[in-house]
Amino acid sequence: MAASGINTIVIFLNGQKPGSISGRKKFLVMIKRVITSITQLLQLMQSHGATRFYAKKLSPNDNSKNQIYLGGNFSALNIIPFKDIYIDDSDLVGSKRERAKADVSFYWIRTEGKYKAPDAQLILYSKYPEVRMSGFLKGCKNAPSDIMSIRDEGRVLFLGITHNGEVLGYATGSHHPLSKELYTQDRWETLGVFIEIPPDTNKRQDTKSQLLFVLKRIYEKQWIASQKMSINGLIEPYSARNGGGYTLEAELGISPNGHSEPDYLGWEIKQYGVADFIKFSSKSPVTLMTPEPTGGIYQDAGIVDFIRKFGYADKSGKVDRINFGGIYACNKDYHNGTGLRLGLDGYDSSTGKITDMSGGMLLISRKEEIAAQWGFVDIMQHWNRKHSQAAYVPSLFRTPPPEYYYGAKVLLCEQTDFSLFLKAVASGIIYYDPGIKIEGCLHCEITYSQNAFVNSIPKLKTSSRLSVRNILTMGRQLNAIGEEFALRYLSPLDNIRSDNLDNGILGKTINKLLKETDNINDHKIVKEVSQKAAESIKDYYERMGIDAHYTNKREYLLRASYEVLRKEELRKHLQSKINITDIADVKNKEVLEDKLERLMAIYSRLTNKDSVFYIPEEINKVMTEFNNKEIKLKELAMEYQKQGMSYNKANMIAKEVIKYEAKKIKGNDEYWEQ
DNA sequence: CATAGAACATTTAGCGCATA
DNA sequence: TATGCGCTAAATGTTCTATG
Repeated sequence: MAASGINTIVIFLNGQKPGSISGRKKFLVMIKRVITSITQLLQLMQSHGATRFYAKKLSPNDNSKNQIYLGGNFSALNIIPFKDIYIDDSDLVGSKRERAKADVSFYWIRTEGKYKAPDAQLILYSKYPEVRMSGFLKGCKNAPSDIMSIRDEGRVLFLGITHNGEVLGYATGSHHPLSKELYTQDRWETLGVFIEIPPDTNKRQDTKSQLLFVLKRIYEKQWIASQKMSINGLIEPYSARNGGGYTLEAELGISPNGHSEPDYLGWEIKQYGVADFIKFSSKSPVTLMTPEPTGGIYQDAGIVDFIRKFGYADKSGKVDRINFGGIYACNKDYHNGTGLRLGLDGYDSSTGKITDMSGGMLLISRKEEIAAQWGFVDIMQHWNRKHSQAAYVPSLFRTPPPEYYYGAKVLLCEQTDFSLFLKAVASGIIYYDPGIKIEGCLHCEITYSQNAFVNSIPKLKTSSRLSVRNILTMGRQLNAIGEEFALRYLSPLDNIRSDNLDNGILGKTINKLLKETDNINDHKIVKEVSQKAAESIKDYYERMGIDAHYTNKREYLLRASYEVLRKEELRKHLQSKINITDIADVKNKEVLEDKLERLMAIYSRLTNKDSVFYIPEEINKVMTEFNNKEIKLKELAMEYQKQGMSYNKANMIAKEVIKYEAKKIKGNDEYWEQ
């Protein structure tokens, strides 16, 4: 790679003696250590103590001249460790106001070491607000000036954060393999302007965690409009009621191409509709697979004759229509309409073993005719192919518009064994559920369904895994990822700006977190509470004579007070619910208790000083002060604007006025002190 | 009650002036 | 020349609200 070549040369120029043997040896070592993948970079950063990793796709404007944009709020402070925030009011030419800054221990890393950028700092523009990083090249000998001072698109800045608060930087140009790798991936979460790179990115082969990661993201999206990915990869809205599978597939980037089943990293993905995310009980049977019979009348005489022989006239009275439906389980008697039952041939249900591989599942008539047969061999193939790795995702549906919400509790099936499948068939857990009709033209669909599967999911929480496994009688591993998800919600992404006036940071975050974990029923609560809050805020405006048109200020106040109020209310509500002792509410209670616990956990995490989400009080204070000042300024400027001044002029004059008033106050103080 | 478009929010681009 | 600061404008994205 060209970039690696350049890298090597640079190493050479930096103090190596090309002629010497040791130099050459080192040179060879260096070649080996040139970084060509993100994994390698993470390893390098880890060797310097980094534990968290981020990347920012650099916009042209993210350069040393214009500084690197770190987001339109102060949440970047959650990501980049910094020293104290201080106010730089040195009257540099060009500096028009006081500005908050925070020093950062920033190092550029290379394969051969790390180099401190002594002047790196964060600038906290409270007015807009935004955070930018600057000074990262100044005074640093080995800084990647060639990358950080240009405006190329496609550049990437990788950051590694160490335990002791150092920031390690690594910049790559647009043609660098790392940049390309970052631009082509889409599995990582974004955190503000950053992409969060998980430390174990090198464990590529772990498709399970990858799958869970993606499913989590889909879950976090909450309601997703019904969609379907067309064969050419375009996502289109989809309005029919069976969009649950398509929507999930589209989210996973799978387009339904003919017969192939939805497959993500080797995992068979199935979704099933549920009525709520409490019980997770399926609305309808879950289709396991739809294999064609390999023998019997169905195969020999053909499907038309098969249905003519065993089917029944349409019950709703449609003429010229013969149906073949019903439920056929091994523990069920002959079906009334069709006179068939499901049986197993060549299988000993007492030992659970196949006695004859040429046997199979049969649909048998009272006259002992074999209406249809599925040979063990074929079915086994089918089963193992489809269910060696499968994930079942619950979904909620609502309309209009048609939308799906995929649940957090996903059932993962691994290492299935065909004998377990047969066991389930023998016991009637898995049954044959056809829906075939003849209506002039043919339409054929065969569905295997399994009810126990759905029923057993709610037990996950209360009973042990073993019992679930026993019920399922399949080699399945259940992962209670719901809980895991709940704990992993935390994201410092929130718009801290609007909440700075109070401890709204916590409120907002909790709001978001709760929303994400809420059950449907709780939307009502949220709505109720927010309405109440909105009313009282409106009240407050009127009392205070606040101009409702001044939306910025309104927003500040609204959000701050709203969050405080809502938080309180929600808590009260939860608390009261928990006291309900009705038998019917026991389950409810459990859910609510769980939620309250979660709420507390989130709280403690956010107020925990060791947490990356913690923002110290002093900083909040400084920033609040700033914001207050800015609000004042904006107000004043607004006044001038109302009087007909231009935006720029009004702002300038307001600035001067405030400066002047500050001086006046200071003067007064001095006067009184004397 | 869907809808357009207004209002608001977020992100990126870039100017003008500065220093060393 | 390379770098940095402060700010604003433009571009883009999202949410709210008036309207028929």
